[in-house]
Amino acid sequence: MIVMSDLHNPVLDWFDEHARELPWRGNDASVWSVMVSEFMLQQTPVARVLPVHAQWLERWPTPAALAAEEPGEAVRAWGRLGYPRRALRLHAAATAIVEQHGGVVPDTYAELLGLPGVGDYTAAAIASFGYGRREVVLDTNVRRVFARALSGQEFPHTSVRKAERELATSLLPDDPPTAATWAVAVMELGALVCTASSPGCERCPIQDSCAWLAAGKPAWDGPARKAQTYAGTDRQVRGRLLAVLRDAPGAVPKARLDVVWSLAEQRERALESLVADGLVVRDGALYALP
DNA sequence: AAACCGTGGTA
DNA sequence: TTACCAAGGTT
Repeated sequence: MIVMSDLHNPVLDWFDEHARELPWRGNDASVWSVMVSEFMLQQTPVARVLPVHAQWLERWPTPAALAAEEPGEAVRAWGRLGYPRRALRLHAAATAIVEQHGGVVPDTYAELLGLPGVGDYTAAAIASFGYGRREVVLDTNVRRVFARALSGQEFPHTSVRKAERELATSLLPDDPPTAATWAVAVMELGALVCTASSPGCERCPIQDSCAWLAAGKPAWDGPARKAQTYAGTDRQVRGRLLAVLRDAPGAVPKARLDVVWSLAEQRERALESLVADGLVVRDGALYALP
């Protein structure tokens, strides 16, 4: 591709100089460490993941170690990272790895995709970052970099379109190790420079070939990105209920859950949804983590 | 396909 | 203070 000489070397050189040193990167990091980080980083910033990731890897250094625990311990150790179903799914994925993959994190996209909580992005990320495979890694950072540099748009579409995936595929270097570095490099560029708001174009390694910058950084004219409300939602109630159970050593009487939210109907609905999700178990009038 | 699923930092 | 948003996945 023509664009390769314009984009690849500047991005790879920039990454070589500016990449963050993160615990799940580098030679001493296990694939399991990569996998745990990918689950935690789904919609949660790096800064908040760092301490919890360290605790998890110390406590559960292998999939088998986590699988041997009660799932509720994973939920408890998840702390306040948010979206606690990820903890449950990571525990389920560890169990599947033990039962179906001999305790070793699978090394192919297809097998990874079959694990609970692993979608397209996470499967590609583990295969690429963990095993150096050649995969198209499309996360929000990569998509934003490509949208700006190549399409001249401030933001990508809500969903990944066929043309977008084909474009990303065409940019992937042939050599697997180089492709893996390219994937993490573009992602890092999006995370540190080509950010959603206030991008640092003046320090961007590909500013000279960025379509969006060349066009004068036109404002996003696509559909408004929905502002997710939180206050007063079931999610907030679920969060409060689960916080009580996380902070309790064992089962708690329902009365202790009733005090977290005054609207009984919504409170009951939220509690039932937690039970339905497997995040909470009921034993008579007592509630606990699974 | 769109809604739902937590939490906390930042402008 | 509100709004945005941060390495998505599931239904």
